[in-house]
Amino acid sequence: MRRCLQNRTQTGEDPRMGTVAKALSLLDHFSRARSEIGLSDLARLSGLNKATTYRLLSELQQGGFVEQTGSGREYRLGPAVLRLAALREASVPLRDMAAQSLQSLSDATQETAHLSLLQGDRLSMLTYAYSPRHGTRVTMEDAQILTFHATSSGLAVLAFCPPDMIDRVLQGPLEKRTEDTLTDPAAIRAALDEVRRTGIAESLGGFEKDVHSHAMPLFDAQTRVIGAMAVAAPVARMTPDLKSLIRRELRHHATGLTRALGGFLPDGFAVPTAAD
Amino acid sequence: MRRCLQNRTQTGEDPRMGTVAKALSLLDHFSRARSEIGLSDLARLSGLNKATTYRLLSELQQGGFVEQTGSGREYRLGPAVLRLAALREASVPLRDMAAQSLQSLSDATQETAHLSLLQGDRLSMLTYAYSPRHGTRVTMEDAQILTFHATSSGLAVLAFCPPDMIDRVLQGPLEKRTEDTLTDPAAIRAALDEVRRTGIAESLGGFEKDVHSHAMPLFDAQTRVIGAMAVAAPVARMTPDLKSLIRRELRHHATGLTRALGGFLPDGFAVPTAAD
DNA sequence: TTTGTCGGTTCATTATTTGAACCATTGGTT
DNA sequence: AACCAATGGTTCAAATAATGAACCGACAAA
Repeated sequence: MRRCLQNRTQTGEDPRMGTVAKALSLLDHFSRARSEIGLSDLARLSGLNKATTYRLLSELQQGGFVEQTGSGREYRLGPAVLRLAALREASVPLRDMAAQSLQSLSDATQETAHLSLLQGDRLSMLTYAYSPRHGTRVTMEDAQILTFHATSSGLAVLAFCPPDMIDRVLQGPLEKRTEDTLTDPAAIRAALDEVRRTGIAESLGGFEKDVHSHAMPLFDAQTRVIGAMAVAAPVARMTPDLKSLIRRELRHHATGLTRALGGFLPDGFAVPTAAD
Repeated sequence: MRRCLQNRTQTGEDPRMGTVAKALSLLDHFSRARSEIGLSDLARLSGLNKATTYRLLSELQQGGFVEQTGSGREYRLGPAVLRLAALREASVPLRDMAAQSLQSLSDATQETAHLSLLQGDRLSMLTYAYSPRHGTRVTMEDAQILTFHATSSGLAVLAFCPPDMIDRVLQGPLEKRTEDTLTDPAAIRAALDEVRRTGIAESLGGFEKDVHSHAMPLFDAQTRVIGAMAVAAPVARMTPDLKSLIRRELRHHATGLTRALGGFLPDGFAVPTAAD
């Protein structure tokens, strides 16, 4: 009786990862929705053997990266990440700078501003700022994962990613969040071209039905894209004047933040046009 | 010419650590003082082979836990820790709670309040709150590592640690920070007994010459110690009244925070006495 | 030019990770 | 109560992945 290929790479985990990468990948399964995960669940989610998962978790636990929940069974993120984040903040005060910049952008546009960061092949919300002006506003959840194809931030970032990553993203499943979500790879590539031309990405109802958002990419010292800054407004409030204001302010603040972080815009990055 | 024992465990790294623990331990060498470290330096600091260090760093980099600095050479903590910290905050909003609690403690005592967290065998500052009342105040640096023997927080925590950890700490080198620092193991054990009796640790000039501080341990749901809350005041300002106030307020806020975090005081934990 | 460093790479040796099977418990169902 | 299917945790031979000395090429100082 042949026991052909039993459980090879169930959840798409690349078998060519080192032990450390596997351990770190375990941490990726924690999210706002699932902040506490049991051993067996985590083994299933990660596609790793239960014993392996246990050993890795034990090492992570020893380092304070995870801890066991009060009732003693499930695992959750540990306090060590707080310490590291504090140090990261101290050496690269991105969050502080971002917070200032976002607040100012939000004040100028009277709309919700937010900032997302590229980490590997993931784009995640770092922080946001609301404007107190309007009763209605677009609300955000931080540490949320943003899709590349359905959000303006995603498109802004993807447009400046290496071609092989674009291919990878467009090959993956492209969830249709709303009826206006772009899911055709060709259409998305066209949108990316547009982003490269103008420097700003736009999404009208692609992520949430009633949200019209604009985003601009942020770059590091090697002119690699590191994330995006965005402004999200209710569709009902959008006017040509507001749109023009948002684009102008976004451009100003995003380029400013890129510079403040020691980064540089790529050569030939879209300069402001009369259209804005 | 014998090349006897060249580099065996230079910095006291236990050779019985898994690969993951080694990788995570690399992250421990980043501090406020050294936020960027080169490959060779890091290899030296950690006592690991350069090739090994490189491989581990590469995996950490892939996961976004470290990144290379703008000029392309040195390594520093990466953005992934921010995301994890945000999630940790969301699931266990310790920092927020701590911040509130500290602010309130600081307001009540008019002195600097701070909170430290036990991570493995390390005690590190999480956050602090100043009182605006006085011109002079004890200043803190966050993410700072606190020694067990020279600080009130350290003694408060150590008093409730397992015996083998106490032994380990007391065997290690005990730096004499000031002329009042306790460095005799027997004297320290006596101090720990006192802490267990009263529930509060005291340090008069043991860490900084002119600082008088009080600390109380914090516990988790299994009644294991997880850190300490402390109040630090200039020696010049200390009076019997202030001391009494600090002890009362500290007791109140520290037990409150322990409860708020879902933790419990150990059975028989020192109850307030008339002396306070 | 020489010398010493740096970040990064190689590859045979070896020690570590791995995973199926196995506990002891727990909680739900009959 | 008896049963069942989960759970978290443990074992050990087999196989894989980590290791480290030597080696690059590049750069800087002497």
